[in-house]
Amino acid sequence: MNKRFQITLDDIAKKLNVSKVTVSKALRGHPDISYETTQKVKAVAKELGYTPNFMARNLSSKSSHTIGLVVPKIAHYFFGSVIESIYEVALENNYEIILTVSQENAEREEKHIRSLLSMRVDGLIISISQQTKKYDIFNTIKNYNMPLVFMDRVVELPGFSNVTVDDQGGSFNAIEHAIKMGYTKIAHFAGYQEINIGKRRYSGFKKAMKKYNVPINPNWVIYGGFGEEDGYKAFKKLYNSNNLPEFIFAVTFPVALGVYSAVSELGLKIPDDIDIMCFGSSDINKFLTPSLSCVDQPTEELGRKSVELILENINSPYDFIPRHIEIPTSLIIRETAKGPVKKNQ
Amino acid sequence: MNKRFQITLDDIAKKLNVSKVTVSKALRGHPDISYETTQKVKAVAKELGYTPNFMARNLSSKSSHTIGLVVPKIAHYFFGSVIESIYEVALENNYEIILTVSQENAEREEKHIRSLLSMRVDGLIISISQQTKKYDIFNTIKNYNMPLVFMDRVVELPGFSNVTVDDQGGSFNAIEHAIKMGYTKIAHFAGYQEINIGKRRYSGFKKAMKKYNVPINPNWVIYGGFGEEDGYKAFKKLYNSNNLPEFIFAVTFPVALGVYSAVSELGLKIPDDIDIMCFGSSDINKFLTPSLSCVDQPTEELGRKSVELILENINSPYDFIPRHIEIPTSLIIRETAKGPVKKNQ
DNA sequence: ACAAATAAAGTTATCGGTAAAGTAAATTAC
DNA sequence: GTAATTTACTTTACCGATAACTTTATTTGT
Repeated sequence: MNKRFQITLDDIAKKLNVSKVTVSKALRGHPDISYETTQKVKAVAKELGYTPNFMARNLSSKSSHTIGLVVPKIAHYFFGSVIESIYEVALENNYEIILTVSQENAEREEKHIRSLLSMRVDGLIISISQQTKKYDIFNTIKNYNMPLVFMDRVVELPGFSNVTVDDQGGSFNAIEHAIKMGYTKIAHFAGYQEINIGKRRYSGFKKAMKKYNVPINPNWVIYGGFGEEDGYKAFKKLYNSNNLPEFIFAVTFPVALGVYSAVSELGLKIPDDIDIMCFGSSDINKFLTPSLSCVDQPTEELGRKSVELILENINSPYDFIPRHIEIPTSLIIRETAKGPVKKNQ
Repeated sequence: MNKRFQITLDDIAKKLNVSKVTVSKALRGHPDISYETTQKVKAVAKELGYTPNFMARNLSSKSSHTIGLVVPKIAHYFFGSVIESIYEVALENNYEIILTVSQENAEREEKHIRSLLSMRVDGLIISISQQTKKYDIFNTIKNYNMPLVFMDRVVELPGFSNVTVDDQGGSFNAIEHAIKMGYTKIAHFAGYQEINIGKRRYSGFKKAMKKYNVPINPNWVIYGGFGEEDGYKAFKKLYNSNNLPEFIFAVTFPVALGVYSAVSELGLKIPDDIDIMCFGSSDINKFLTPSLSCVDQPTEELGRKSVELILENINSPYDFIPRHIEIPTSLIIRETAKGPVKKNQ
């Protein structure tokens, strides 16, 4: 059903009475071909509206100049912005991105990875789903000697490159800040501990609590996912326990949003009744009331470093040693996390 | 540099002492091949971890089972959600999406389209950039007989399929609502009139104003882009003119956000000092204070219809007649646009 | 019992490019 | 002045699959 009109090297070749290899070389600016012939070929190519066949080119040249990207979500504050940055940097380097979306589903993730392998991308950038627990596919990738960089949500096994933000340090700083502001009843909505970001942010939390001798109340540490609904549910749970903390540290921005939802639904007020801070942000933050203090994740930088690292790996496929890049975070204090509110002031 | 370990049909064939065509057929479940052979082939393929070469397959089968997508932005309320829906529906139909981002830049848009053509995608879904004014490339696509569907931001020339929301009707309803609520001093932040969404939303605005005999003040119709900064600038301009309307109808959700920014910066209050409503929404809306009334755009539906239409076109390449699908909108009234506030009440 | 049909493969050609090797004429080398 | 190089191409082979055609053995039809 698909025999569409297609202009090939041969069409150009016939028109000029040269061989198709001459045309191929001319179009690529190969020194074998004389200036005049090159000009003629290019003119005819333009005239006929020639577009090279990506499949054919990559099949024969064995490299697709393409990077496969697997992320859990697109319509998402954090990922949307990282993806945009990855596209930007790829374009700068004349690479194409093939983006796939796992929708936080491990099976779908594996399907997409196989699909990308079959496309023979030059490398893969992967941010794993919430539910990914089996790592076989990643070992397969390694056996293929296919360059792979994990981004943000990584598989913590030796032998893989990854680019993350300083999850532990960022968390630590946030909690340290909260403590210094005078909070002692501190909760943590911690996400999934199977995923590095959950684990490491929690560990930063613990470290700070320990350092400042603030006891951790296990009822105030609530596990779950990284999404809005998870924050919503967690706060409801906390509220129903009739023992509210003063301060919540949310593992992600969406989780904090869920808290905002629940809090307003329950007729409470931030920061008067409950204060909050989170890891990560979004440009919608400035529209929140009150605006949310957070650990800033440089998404642009995450995207850039991921692409740079994968390109490095692609360009030295045999002697590349897996590397770990950790991007520092910074605290941004806005209208929350400014210290306990003195009521009836 | 790239001779990576690759398992091909031949590897499987040699191991079983059959021809590679037998293997190819077996893997595709072709009736030519006996049940036992098929099982054996599949077992060996699995054992060796065979992944078909997408390039080779598509080069020889002449169809890539791939749809090219060109959008202006990713990290964007509206597009993020439409893209997600497109990925979803494509997956249901066993198609791959190749997503490219123009960043509202017409040149980049054309570059991406050429790139997708060279990949020989089976069809294209395009949402044009704010700046796209030359339509040559689209005619080229038409000449190639390449299926093309414009989505939301369309090229208004005959002969192209597109999927839009009912921009004019939605606008009309919004303004009608505002008028019925008692507003008479109504402004419109109208976006670019070169792009259909700007033009048609403006025309719905005009139609409603005319029908209800509300005069249009030309100083209150402000043109510009579709982004946050455009709304911000427009409101600043309005404010500086010392003649504020009561009500603003913003052409997009980001434009309305820009107004929120400017309003709060100027120490004013919505809806007391200025009321507002917009075309389009986002799930962050519920976090705005006050939450913003809007013309709802069913993004999921937009994505779904776009994919369905392009698949229809792909499946009947010669007798497909370009079609226009218009998706109805609905008003969602939240905390704005509830009528003029009586001050000192 | 023998031609026709069917089952289960195998062969060859092709998709549209690129890489590698080959060739004829012109130029340079010494 | 002849061998060695260079220039500007052409020819052949190949990338890894699928399509179309061919072959061989077996089954079916009458």
